[in-house]
Amino acid sequence: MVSATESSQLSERSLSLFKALVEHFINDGAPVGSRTLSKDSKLNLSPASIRNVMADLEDFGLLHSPHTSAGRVPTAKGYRLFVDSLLRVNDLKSAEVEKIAREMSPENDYSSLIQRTSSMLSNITQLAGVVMLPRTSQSKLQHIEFVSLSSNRVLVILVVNDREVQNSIINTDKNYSTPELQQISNYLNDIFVGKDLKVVRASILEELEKMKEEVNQSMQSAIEMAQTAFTNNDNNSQSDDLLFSGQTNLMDLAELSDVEKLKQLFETFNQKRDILHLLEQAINADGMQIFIGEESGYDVLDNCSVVTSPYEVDGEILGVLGVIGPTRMHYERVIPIVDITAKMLGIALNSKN
Amino acid sequence: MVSATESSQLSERSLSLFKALVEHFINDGAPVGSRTLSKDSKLNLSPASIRNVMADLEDFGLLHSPHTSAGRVPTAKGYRLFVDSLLRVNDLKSAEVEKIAREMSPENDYSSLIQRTSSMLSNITQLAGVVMLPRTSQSKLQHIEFVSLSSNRVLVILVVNDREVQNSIINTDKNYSTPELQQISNYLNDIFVGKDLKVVRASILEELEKMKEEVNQSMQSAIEMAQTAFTNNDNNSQSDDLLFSGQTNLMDLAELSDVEKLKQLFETFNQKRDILHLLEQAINADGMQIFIGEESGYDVLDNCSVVTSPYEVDGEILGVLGVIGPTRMHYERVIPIVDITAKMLGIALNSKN
DNA sequence: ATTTTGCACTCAATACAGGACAGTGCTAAG
DNA sequence: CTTAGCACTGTCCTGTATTGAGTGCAAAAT
Repeated sequence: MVSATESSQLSERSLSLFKALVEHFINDGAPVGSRTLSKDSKLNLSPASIRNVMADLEDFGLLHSPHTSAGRVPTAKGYRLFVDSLLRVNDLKSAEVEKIAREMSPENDYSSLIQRTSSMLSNITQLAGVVMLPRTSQSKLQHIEFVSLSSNRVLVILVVNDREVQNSIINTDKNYSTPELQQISNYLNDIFVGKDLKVVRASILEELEKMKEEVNQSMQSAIEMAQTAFTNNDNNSQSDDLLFSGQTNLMDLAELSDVEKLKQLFETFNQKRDILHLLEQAINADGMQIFIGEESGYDVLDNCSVVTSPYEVDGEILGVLGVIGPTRMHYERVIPIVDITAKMLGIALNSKN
Repeated sequence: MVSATESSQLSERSLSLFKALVEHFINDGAPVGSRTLSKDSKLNLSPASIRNVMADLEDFGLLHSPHTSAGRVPTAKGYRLFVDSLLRVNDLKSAEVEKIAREMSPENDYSSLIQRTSSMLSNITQLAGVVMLPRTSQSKLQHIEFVSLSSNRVLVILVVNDREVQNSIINTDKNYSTPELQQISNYLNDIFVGKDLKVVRASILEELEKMKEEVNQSMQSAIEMAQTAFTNNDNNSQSDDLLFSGQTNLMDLAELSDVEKLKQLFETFNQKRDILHLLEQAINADGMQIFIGEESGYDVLDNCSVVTSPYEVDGEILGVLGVIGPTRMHYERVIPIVDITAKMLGIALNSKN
């Protein structure tokens, strides 16, 4: 653990000075020098002593000077130490907790709850919010239904996990009537309901083999349709499982004033891929997870931090949510917000069962 | 018509000079002065004569000087004249047409076709693309279906216009069994299928009245459920009927280098409302429509132009698509692209019937 | 032994002056 | 009607000086 090493090597005084410096920088965004720090920190020290301490801290890699005469700025490692061992998290005011609770009132529409959660996160933190929808790895099929559209097109509706609905339209070789489709879906429901989608996909192939022997025409086409339906569906479910909001909040941050950087960041959001990977890391490390600056491993997030927390129902982790902002963010506020939001989302989702 | 007035008042020479100036500015983005124009325009004129003409053009409100010694820049009115009467639209190279056609191959999934269209527009123009989904004003109900979820929750599936699928989950007072729901949906399908959603909503109220007299329990709950389903659904359909892509392309345009402006623009995109209004204007004025800068009436679009075209199937207008970019855009290229894309989208949608 | 003071030094930011440059408007000549 | 000439204006760039914040180090003070 970084913090253990550092905090044992550094004196009490150095640490509290460091803490004061980080807090100062988070507030002002300007590199902070020895004089300013001497003035308003409680520890009564002259600028010179502070300079000495700061030099030590810089040797430890916790601070960094943009240039010779510019004061110091925390490094990613510095923020890490700060967040892990120095930060005292504020309790949220009950007014704020209520505000969050109000936004997260249980709602029938699954995706609009997620949507609201994300935009609430960004509103309350004035940063960018993100919610990752549950990966559909463990998904129990609850219902399958076919609806006949015009000219050989059939609408397939899959209900999964009691919440998610997936639609897709498939082309068929013949024009099925409504009763035929009814029959087919009854048949499929009988076999597959309650099973995991993966299992279903596997079984379909087996069934197809069996069918070649029996010559039950309608059952055969049922299986064939199921196959198209389930393979078709793969593409769909992967794409929009990440919900951002409040990206524009990041636009007037001084550290992202460079338009080129900003563009790259927004493109990263749009592609979703990188952020998705990051959040997947967070889903395994149960509990809150904070990625600071370069730690994330993605260049675009150089001077951004990502604060995440998984949300769960009945002890089962469904997804991850979080906030993306500058490394220089008010962690003591953001952390409890993300934390409580994750819990509330869990509750809101739970109350639907 | 502006163009009629202007072009009759202005000499042939003034016009072609003006045209040269606009083209020059569109290419370079820098205010263009008399000397540069004298060099590379075909008309052999000295800088001095050109200055005279430019002074006239400025009096007409077609040009504007950022400051005394900075050359001229077209005004919105200037662009209008240019686009309406001076511009000769390039035919697209057949390679490009093919590229578009390839992207727009008919596809089963309605919304992913729209998605692809939008991102194709932004890719090919290197600007922002937008597609407005059909307003659901004329929507014929094709099928209604209920699926029982756990604990008094029922999934309602509406199929509308042979394409759109709308899901919503409603809470019910009692726990319906699958056969009950089957019966209810059969009943509702019998009455309502083929009717317009508006009509359906109206009829529901009537039916409710009738029901008070008869005491058929299951039919009564059918109607009640239908009512919840249809009113619930209103909110849903309105929200995501606008699909942007490639917004980040706008970030490195010189005219939007101001981060504050950029932020406002992106917020306008996110809210969707203003852009929606704009596109609704475009849907009525059949054929292509171009909003230049301040003409749009929205401040954020000050130095942006929006090039739109409605797309239609069987002569019926389904929606509008377009491109958003700087007023200084290559109209001669963008216009035919938007035009042909709208036609292709119409075709792609049509081929599904 | 630690803290402070004093001092020389560095670098960024700011302000200012001068000149090059691009362009204009006007007048007078072609 | 067009062009050449000319005085004028504003921007931008460049170099220079100044200021100010901050540093590091050595010597004095506690």
